[in-house]
Amino acid sequence: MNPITLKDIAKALSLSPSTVSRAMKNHPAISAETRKLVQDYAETHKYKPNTLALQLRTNRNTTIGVIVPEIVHYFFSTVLAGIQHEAEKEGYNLLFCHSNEDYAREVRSVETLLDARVCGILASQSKTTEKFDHFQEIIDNNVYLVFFDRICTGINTDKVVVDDYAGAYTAVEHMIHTGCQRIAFLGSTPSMPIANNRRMGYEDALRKNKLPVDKNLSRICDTIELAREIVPELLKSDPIPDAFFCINDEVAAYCMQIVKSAGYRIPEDVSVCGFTNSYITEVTNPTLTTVDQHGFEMGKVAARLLINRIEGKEIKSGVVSRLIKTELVLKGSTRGIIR
Amino acid sequence: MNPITLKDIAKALSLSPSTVSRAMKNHPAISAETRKLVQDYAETHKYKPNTLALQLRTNRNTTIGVIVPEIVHYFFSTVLAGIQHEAEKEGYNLLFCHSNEDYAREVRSVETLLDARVCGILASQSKTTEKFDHFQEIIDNNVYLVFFDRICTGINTDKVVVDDYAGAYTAVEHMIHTGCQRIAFLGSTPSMPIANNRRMGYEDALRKNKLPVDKNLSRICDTIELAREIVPELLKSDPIPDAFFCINDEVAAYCMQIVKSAGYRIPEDVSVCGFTNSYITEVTNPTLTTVDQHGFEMGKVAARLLINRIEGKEIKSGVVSRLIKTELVLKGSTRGIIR
DNA sequence: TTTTTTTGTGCAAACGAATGCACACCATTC
DNA sequence: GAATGGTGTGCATTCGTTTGCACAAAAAAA
Repeated sequence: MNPITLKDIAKALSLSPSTVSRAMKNHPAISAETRKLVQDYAETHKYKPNTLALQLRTNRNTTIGVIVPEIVHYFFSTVLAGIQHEAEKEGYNLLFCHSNEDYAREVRSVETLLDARVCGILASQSKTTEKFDHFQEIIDNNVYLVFFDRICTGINTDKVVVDDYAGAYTAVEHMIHTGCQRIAFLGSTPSMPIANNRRMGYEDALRKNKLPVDKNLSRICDTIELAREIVPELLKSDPIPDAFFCINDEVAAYCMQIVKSAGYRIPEDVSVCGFTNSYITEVTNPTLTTVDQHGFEMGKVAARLLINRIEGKEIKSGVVSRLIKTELVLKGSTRGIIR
Repeated sequence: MNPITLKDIAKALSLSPSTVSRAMKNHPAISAETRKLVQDYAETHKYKPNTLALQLRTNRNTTIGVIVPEIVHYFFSTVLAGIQHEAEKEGYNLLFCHSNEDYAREVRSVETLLDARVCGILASQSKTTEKFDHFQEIIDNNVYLVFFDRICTGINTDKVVVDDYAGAYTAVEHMIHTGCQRIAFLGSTPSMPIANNRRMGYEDALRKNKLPVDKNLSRICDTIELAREIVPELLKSDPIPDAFFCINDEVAAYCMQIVKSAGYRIPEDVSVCGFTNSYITEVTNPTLTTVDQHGFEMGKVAARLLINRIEGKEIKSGVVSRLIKTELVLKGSTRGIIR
């Protein structure tokens, strides 16, 4: 009924558990004869070492906790795939938690992971999180913590982020070079560093190219619902914006729909640029120019960094920050270069 | 340094570990005085029971394993969210594995989960799986197994599936009622029950409405790459298909792009219907009529069923099958009802 | 033959927590 | 003053595995 143990093997072969244990691990002190006997028996009876007992004894385990704020989400699911890829390669398991952008669930997720005695945690903060005690508790429990993408500014620990500033700067500059003059920014809450960095990239690109920074064109608009409200409003201004730089592909795609149904042509009248490079960008009409965030790469790098910490291979004692390069992917919603 | 244990508390208060253990659990044999002493000490020193030790002793744990074939995928990530929701509610943790549509990785995932001694497994099969020994091994190890969506026909165990047949039937009948006569089916490998059931729904809808079942119109076309090849080919037939019923929203969206660039109008000349109801359906032009699979609901039901098995609340001894209702969601890529 | 070395195996403790049983102490009762 | 009962605590074992140490038996050296 229950899985077979070392003791069971020992009893069956009239040996001691210690001998069996050593035989299984090819310990040199065990005779070849005994070794074969034990290993054959283990094989035929499908012996599986009990990981729990092992972990208890060695006080080390190979489970990494992951907290994502959102899972039905192209970027985060891509990051998760990258984490899984790297973790599996290195023999680590993944305990998965989903905060659903909810502070209370994020706190509970941390408790869950600490209770499960994970050896490290990869986390991306929820939008509603404003207190950080739960993250501090991870560190107080001597569990390694690496933030990815939505880092927590209140906690000083390793992190992996996308180069949001450069991504935004490059995208906005591209739109300027193709003749756009009034570029709107549909952003997100400034408390999130990713949103703030993109806004700064956007503004700096305008300034560098001697265009005015109009605060009216810079809005918090990170959901479809907000887009339905804000985009038509911006289209009422005179002159209308000739470009929209959006915080994600979904908002950009909705924005395109609204702009088109208001009678403007894309990209001739209005350019639109998204952020992420998700599936969506290929099925809009026209296809959507976007900034690729390389989520899979980010997941791999974050997992790599955490595992290096766990295994003592990352010797740098201070905080390590890794930057993932972005890439402007030109598609049909922005114009070609104008010379 | 290391987390505090019962023994540590016992030593600090000059008590025995057993007394501390009982005091923590409000055992009646412990005096109120001692109880308070112990609990206060535990509180201030942030004592956390070691789950591993507990699991080892009781031989029960609360971790459920999940195997998904694909994670950067609207439907599966939605199911995962549903599973997570239900599991968290019931105090279970999720060990996450990703087979990436690869048989070898699926086998390894099963090994990983069995090694981790999970109390149950929720799995959806990879496209490339043709042997089922690894799934049988789960059952042989007395671990509960529930399949969801991509069930494994070779293994007789609990399952939760979408009503693919009815979903397809309803969608195809809708297209017929709105005047379509030559409806193409862009399906998937017939070894997958979900694909086969949809094909049967498609064919039965045609027959019921006295339309011919033309094998040339029924193709395996479940990726964007295949769509690029097969859709133009179908558009060369004479007369061209006046509708496409597609295995998923991505293929449907690509199909629309190709049909439009061939000069046909949607839905006036050609109707298109997808399957899933993902974000994509809202950003295509026109929006995409689709069949909602209710992934979140499926995840909840699957987790619920597994947990009931684990906790002995599902008393039915045979195989339990749950069917998730589908729902036709009419958007812009199919015509209105013609009377 | 005796001593030393080698070789193979077993004992016991440890990881952290839970629990049946024994036992010490005090208070009550006859 | 002895028997009884109740109350609070500790001992020892259990889960499955690993590992330092002791020890027995056989082989080699003296």
